[in-house]
Amino acid sequence: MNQDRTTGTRRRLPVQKRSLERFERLLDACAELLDEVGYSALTTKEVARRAGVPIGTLYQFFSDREGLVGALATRNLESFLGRVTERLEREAPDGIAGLVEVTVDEFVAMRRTITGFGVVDFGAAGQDHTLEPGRDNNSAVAGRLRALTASLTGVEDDTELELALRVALECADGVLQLAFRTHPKGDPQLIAECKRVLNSYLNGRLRMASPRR
Amino acid sequence: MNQDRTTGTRRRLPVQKRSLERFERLLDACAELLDEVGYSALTTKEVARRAGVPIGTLYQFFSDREGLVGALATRNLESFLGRVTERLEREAPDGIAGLVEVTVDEFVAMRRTITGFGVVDFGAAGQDHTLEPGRDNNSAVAGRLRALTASLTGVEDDTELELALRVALECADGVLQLAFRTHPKGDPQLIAECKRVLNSYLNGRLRMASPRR
DNA sequence: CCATTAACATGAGCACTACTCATGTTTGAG
DNA sequence: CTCAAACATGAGTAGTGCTCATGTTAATGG
Repeated sequence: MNQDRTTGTRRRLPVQKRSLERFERLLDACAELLDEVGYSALTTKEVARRAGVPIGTLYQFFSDREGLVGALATRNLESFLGRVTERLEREAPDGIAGLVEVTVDEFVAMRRTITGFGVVDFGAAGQDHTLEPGRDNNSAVAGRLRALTASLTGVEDDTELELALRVALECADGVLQLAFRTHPKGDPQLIAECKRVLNSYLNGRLRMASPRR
Repeated sequence: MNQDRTTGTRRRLPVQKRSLERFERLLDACAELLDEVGYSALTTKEVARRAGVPIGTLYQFFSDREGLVGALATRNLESFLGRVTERLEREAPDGIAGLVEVTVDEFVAMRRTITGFGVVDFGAAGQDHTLEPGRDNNSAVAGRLRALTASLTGVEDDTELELALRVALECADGVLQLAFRTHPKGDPQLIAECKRVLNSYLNGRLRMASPRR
């Protein structure tokens, strides 16, 4: 797996207002097109056309097609983390069950409403490592969820917690992907099953506030 | 997700000996190249060149690039099911734990030894539905594992069992993918975690026929 | 044995892609 | 106003997936 290191990155950050608008419009067009034709049939020309932006400008912001999709994944991820963080802080559910409930429901809600979310998730097919160099995307999410989880459930905030969260995220990702493959709105049975997996694993894995071991 | 129905399928099955050899050589070359350059950089021309087969012949067997990779996934899946079935029948481990142990270990073993297995798994990135029309690949695996599981664990062989297996497979797939992303030979900690997830979920989900609970 | 037909093999060529880069346009400091 | 640095543009380039007319081999029947 020897990927070219210069691939899949951003190129220049938009600084002026007009540029930033274009940047955002490109991501919107990309998301829309992903929903319509899927990842493999996505063409940069069509994305640029829909965004009303010449093709050369697209390549000023994004190094290549993967970079474009990766930037969309990053935007999705930031949005997801923002929403989850906000809900958790406001509702402050206690215990693992509450945390699982909120996180899964928020994911499902985004999957239903955010264009292109189903295709790119937090990292497009075949590519990882788009968010933070050296970590795959789900691990980056796990890192961000760690502190949040620790404060809410009372478990110790250590590397074991992060391991458990990374594992949990992979499971959730897989099962929810299946849920939406089975049913356009997300098969409710599978969504429930997803929560069950997470609860049984995390409850057995993490010891609550009580001292370690 | 409006995929062209004629996409990603086989075209003509090789019937003569020479053709079958070429078919197999194409899959081998495909697997090799996948390991070297990854899915997105895989070119049909190079696959054909390595297999010593003209490009036109490749397209006699496979409808397109996806069909080629899909056929490789199918071969991997058949091989996996064969190996798991054989081991389960010979060793006849009892209980869920034994089943999980064998299945995960066999997957890990293949991931370490079979060329290209890490990239295509049982279904390449972005594409599903390559094995049986209307079912995604992991569901097809679940169907094949169902009877096997029922006879070994004594749980009832019904749709609930299949649901649980589909969910379990998605989780295993995700966590093991992570394990091999983290470590080239498969992070042992994550492999252990994978078994833990499956055990805790399946034990809570399935009621044994001979309950020692 | 040959004649006829169907199945298979081949690779130059076509349509289309991702991406570049020379040229034109805007911006802003002095 | 001057002048150069930063940004915008889209025709062009190299290379892809895939086709299909033409040639070759095998199967069948008498």
